[in-house]
Amino acid sequence: MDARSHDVAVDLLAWYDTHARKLPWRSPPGGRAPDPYRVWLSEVMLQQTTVAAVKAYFAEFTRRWPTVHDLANAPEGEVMAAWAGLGYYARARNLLACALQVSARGGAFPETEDGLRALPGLGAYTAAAVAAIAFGQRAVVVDANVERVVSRLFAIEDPLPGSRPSIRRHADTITPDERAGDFAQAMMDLGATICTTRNPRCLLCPLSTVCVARQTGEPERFPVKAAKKARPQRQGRAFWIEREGAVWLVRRPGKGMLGGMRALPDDGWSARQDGSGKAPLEGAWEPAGVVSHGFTHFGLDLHVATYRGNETVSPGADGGEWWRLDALADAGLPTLFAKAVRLALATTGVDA
DNA sequence: GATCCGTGGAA
DNA sequence: TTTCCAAGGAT
Repeated sequence: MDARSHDVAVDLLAWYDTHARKLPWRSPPGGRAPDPYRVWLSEVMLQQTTVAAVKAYFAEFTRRWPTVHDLANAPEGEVMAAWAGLGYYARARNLLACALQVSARGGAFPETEDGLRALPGLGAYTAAAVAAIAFGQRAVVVDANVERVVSRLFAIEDPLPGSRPSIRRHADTITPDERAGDFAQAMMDLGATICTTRNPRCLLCPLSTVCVARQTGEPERFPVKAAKKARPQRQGRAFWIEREGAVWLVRRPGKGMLGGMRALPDDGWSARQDGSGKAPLEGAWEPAGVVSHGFTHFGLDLHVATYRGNETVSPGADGGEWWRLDALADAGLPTLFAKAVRLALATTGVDA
């Protein structure tokens, strides 16, 4: 008996009935149908992001914007600032674009996978997840948890990402017609708590008797993954220009790295190349130190330079603004620049 | 299909 | 310390 001939869904759903995680965006067992707005918001926040990191953001977003109409009517700058620190900022831009589309059609999300897939920020995973969880549609929901669980259940030897089509076909064979949303969440709970990347807890797994990878004796070997490329290390500069209790902040271009977010001026560093080292104005710059930050595909050493003077300066770049130091917490800076700010503030420019 | 896009926690 | 990676999407 293995996963190819056993009704996996029955065992998994029975396990889920007693072991489901209690999460803020889930309706209580036997409770009302879930609110599609909250399901959608949580799924977008959870893209490549841990449950622990999402909780506070979900609470704040639903407090400030309880319905999709409230979110659609929010100023873009406020939404971007509220997203600051969560990462992958294109999600915030798409979130607002999606809210505007849904609000314009009366506030009701499409109920089909295809209809959801057409909305900004909803790819194959999120469209399937919302269709299943919010609307009870049968959909094959495949995220990183499901990839891991399925590749182990069937001991799929082909490496990711090439094995995705095969994993999806196998996932389809075990997806039930009923309780599609519970099944999807059960697979993800299993992956998050039992069938973990390292040290899977097979002794507690409801599917251990049918899992082919467990029978091989080395379940942790799955999913097989292709080798990764090395991350380059880049050098860049950020510039702290302070005057009369305020600092000069800019707004980054809408697309690309940290797109649309407030930031300190910099020297043009990117994933592709080091910065030019050129400052936005001539003057007596003082080094404040270096911030090391790891992005997905490159590392950055950000050298922070400070300029503090009372004479009039013209940082030049339009789109900037003087931002009160006592209100910096409200600027909505992404983590890289929040680190740089801490460094600059620590070197208060007190003359020796 | 490959690349780009954040962050923080775990081991 | 460094490496890996988590409820992926857009191009």
